[in-house]
Amino acid sequence: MASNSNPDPNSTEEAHKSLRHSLLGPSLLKAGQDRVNQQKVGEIIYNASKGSKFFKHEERRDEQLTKRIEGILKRKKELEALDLSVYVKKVDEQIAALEASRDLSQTIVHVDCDAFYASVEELDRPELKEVPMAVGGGVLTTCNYKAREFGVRSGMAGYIAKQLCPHLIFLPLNFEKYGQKAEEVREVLAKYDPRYEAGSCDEAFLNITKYLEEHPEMTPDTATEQIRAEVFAHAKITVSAGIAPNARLAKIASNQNKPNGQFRIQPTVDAVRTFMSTLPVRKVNGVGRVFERELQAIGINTWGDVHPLRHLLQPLFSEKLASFLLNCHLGLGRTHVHPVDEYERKSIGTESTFSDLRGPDPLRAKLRSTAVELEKDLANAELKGRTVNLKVKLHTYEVYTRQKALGRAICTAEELYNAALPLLAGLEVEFRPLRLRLMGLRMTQLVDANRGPGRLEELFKNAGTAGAGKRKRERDDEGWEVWPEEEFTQMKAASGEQEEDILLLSQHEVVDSDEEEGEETSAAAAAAAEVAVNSKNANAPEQAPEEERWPCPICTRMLPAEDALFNEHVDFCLSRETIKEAVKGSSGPPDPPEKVQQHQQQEKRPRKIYHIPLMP
DNA sequence: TTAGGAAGGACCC
DNA sequence: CCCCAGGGTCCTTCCTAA
Repeated sequence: MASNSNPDPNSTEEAHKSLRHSLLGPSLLKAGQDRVNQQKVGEIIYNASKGSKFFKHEERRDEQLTKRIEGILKRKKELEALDLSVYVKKVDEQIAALEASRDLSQTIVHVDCDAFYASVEELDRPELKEVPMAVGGGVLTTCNYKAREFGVRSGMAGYIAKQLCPHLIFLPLNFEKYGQKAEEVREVLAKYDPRYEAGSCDEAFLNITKYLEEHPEMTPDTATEQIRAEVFAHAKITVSAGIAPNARLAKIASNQNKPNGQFRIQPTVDAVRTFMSTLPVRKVNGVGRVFERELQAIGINTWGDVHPLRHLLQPLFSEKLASFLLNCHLGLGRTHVHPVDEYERKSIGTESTFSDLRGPDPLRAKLRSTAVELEKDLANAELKGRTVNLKVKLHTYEVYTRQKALGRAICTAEELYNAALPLLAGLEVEFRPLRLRLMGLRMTQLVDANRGPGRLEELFKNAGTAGAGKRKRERDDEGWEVWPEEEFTQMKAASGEQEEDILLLSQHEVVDSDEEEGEETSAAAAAAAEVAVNSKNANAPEQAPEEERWPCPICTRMLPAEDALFNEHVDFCLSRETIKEAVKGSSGPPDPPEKVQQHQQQEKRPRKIYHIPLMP
């Protein structure tokens, strides 16, 4: 929208530019790899992906984003016409407070393995070091530096990589191997900080403050060099590291000198803020493709650019986001690290991609196999879940999820399948011929499999208390001092640092894109009902002898006082809840009359415009 | 009003 | 074999039951 404001002569050109940029991926900024003829690479990638369904989908998303950005710009314009001095003042106070909370006393190190998977493979087959090589199939998980010279990068489609680098060698993933190697690396890290925080197997945070105290002869730099050297000696793996007064900065720093190097950000306000002032926004962890574009649109390219616009952050984005931006601008971040197993897992699931799948039977077969997979994972983790989540990706790459709270924790493939089937059935009706390229199942509301509420009484007892499942992983295998959870949170509270760390962005204020096509979701519930009935003998309890009886908490019907049967019925009722509107009476089998319109009537009502809260 | 369910996304590795 | 994964976390918005 710069020069010519014509309808759409060159607009496609414009659009493709940003798209091309996004296709090029984060590598050009995130990773330190430059010096590649990015023009050429971009061209190749663009041409290679052009016309594919994936590309089409990306285009649609890109258009949406563009629209959203227009909205943001409009609001910005409106805001600038107002007198926002109060805001400036308020934000400045906020900044002062943040600044006052700054803690530069800790020395945090972020250790990051270089092209981890590829490096591990090279250990087994040294000859691979000399040639471009990548790990992964359809999508590259990672690739060695030789391959990167061709513009190949992790996260790239395999066939595109092949075009960039015809001789590229592909290796299959071998997680066993990587896991072992990661363990070797960690053995070294633990010596410097027993409470190191392992990220995803190829990276970790260490707080070496204590270590430095105990080794006065060492500096942060020499200590880190020693860590890296020792890792290399022990695991034959080269790592990069970042040293900084907080985790966020350390993470950024470790990327600064990527292949086998390290970088330190001095623990002074000056050094930190100077560093941030020229740092591209995308370099920070929570800023991805989308947010980067939004920020750039309003004139924020580096973190230094935030300051002049600081008063617009709040009204333009959400509160959380505004706070996040300020924190980054100031170069603040968390100053503690702790073992990941003091962490509660929130969900567990599995998904898989396949070629165009359609038809009731194939889809059900896939659902079944997915359920079987998930059952294994659940068993492995000794977990049950109380909410099923079905995820589906159409052949057009559009993703939809349907979830259902069950009110009871389940874990067997059979249960999973039965719980998810109605969801699938609903989708089948929503999208006439349902054509999928991906299906996934995920459980949330996890509880410990060993003492999950299997009985109804507990169910209702727990219903109120959120997050009833309080199982903690007690892997004492490490043997390190295990801090009680409370103590930990107390400390956190006491230290007064706000934990807005891994803040993730999302569509802050969708300004509304009116491109929905009202689908006829009509028969969905009907089908779901049908399935629910057919799926099992869930409607049996009716004809039971009349001895002791319990009332169903859902439909109030009296039921035989027999655990299995009773639970089964309640399950049925719970699942029926969603479609209860389809059922006229509360008695009798659900014969689907006319269906719920719930989804239809929620139209597009006028969205509330931003509002500026009145300042006192 | 509020809490929690549901759906959609952004982002990370 | 698919010619752009899979495992997770967290944030937002909408909606409804209590």
